[in-house]
Amino acid sequence: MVRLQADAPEQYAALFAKHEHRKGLPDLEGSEHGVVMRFAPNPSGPLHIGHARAAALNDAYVKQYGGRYILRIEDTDPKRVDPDAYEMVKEDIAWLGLGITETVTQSDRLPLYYDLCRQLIERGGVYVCTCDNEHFKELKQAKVACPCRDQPVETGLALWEKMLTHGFAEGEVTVRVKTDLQHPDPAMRDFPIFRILDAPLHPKKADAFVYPLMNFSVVADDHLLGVTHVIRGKDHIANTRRQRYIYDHFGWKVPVYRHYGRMGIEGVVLSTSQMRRGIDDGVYSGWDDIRLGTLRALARRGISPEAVKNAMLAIGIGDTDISFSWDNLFAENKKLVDPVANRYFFVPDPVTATITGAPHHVAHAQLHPGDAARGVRTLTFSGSVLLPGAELRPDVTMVRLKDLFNVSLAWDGATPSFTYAGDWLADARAAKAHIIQWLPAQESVPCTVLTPDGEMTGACEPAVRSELGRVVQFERVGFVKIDAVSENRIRAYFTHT
RNA sequence: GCUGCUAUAGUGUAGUCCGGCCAAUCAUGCGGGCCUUUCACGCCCGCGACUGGGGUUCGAAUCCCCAUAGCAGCACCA
Repeated sequence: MVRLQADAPEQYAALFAKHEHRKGLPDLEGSEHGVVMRFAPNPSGPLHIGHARAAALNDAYVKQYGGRYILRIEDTDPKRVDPDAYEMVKEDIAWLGLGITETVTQSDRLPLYYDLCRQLIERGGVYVCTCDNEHFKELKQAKVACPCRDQPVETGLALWEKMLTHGFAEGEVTVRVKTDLQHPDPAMRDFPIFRILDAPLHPKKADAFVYPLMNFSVVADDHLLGVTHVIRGKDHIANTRRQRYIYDHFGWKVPVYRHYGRMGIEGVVLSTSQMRRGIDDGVYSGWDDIRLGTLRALARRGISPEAVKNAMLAIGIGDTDISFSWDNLFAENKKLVDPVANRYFFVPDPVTATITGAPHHVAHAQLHPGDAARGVRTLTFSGSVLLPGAELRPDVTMVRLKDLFNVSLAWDGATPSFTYAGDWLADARAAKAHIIQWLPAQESVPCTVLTPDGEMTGACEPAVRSELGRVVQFERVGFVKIDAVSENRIRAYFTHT
């Protein structure tokens, strides 16, 4: 091996390159001339952490290879459309910072789908099936063609025309793709691509009643929009197989597909219907309630969009089922937030302490320990302070108030008395005293820190009021997002430690 | 049940295609230490995995077979 290194350094290097940790996403075949990819949510509610994976992965590949990134709103099922969701999805995508280059909405494109369906009838690739649904299922299970399958093209076109002019009621007719009735997977056999829906009315297209099914509109749009690569969950593997039949009937080029595995997410509610019910019942405060897994809830908790994207990219496109790790997300977020978050004192469960023998003193505490240029907060000591109750236990005889001075504790039973014990940090170190946060008794604002499973009450520096909407670090507590500020109260959400 | 996919430390991930560098990568987590006027950040050390069983081979995380487990789909949803 040593000789190889000497005789053929390139070969030697190549051998070892293989074992370096590969960074970034795996290459996509056929990406030499750029890519066209899409993110295709269903507008049934706001985006959640599960959507973020597809959104971030596609986004990253478009950035890597160059090309177009299409946002396609898939609203072809009026039952699953929430009119408010169009706007929410738009907001969520803006928050995530995706490089979307164009947006299309499928309900605007129904005529396109109708036209392509007619072409497919003419090609003999599909047929208009008027069989009873249950009956068709039986035939399908038995691998037997239904009578409609052999209809002449003219009949198919006539029935299609009758569909479009509302000559059928809901449930009476469906357009089916000719696949392979002998296919071992019944899910592949002559699946439907159009149906009639009389109710509910589509919130954006009240006059529509012939709707394409997802397997058709997706193929039509992927082709029409020039989509080259599709990255989506493995729940679509069967759909990919089905969609191939449509591509074949048209003679179209099939995009490159990658299907990533299922991502289990614990600790938050993700089901749109469950979230909506909870909001309606008043269990949740809204779509951004921090117990939910929506992107807006993460934003409210102080998670940055970059952290979300980074966490998703680290997970990648593997087809293994995985469980999403909040720890990893928090770690990504901490990397981003630690350098920029200002530091403040928050005293949980405050106890008022009057310190005898202490001179008046003005403390200057750095806004950020790594960046002196940011300046300091000024805290004036004039006799009484608020201290964290948890630090005052009968075995504690000395504490150091951070950036101030040392205090010794004398215990009369369970009641402590506090005495000034000098300014020297070295004394506190020698006594192994905790260096704790404190607040001037006269200069503090009541503050509540909400966590997904409870709340901490206490007080914080008045200056925190100026940090509304930002993430700060409450020293010795953790990072929090300042959510609401009023004259006499501050509310914050706990982000992570 | 049928059809398919997958299986590396607590979690995520690299390596698997084209067997030897793998006594297995990186991150996170956890434990310990250093640094530090935060239980943060940074630095150092440590813990911890190739699902099981056969086979092929001089040699298997990597190839083959079987088993097991998990997941997906089997809608006039997306």
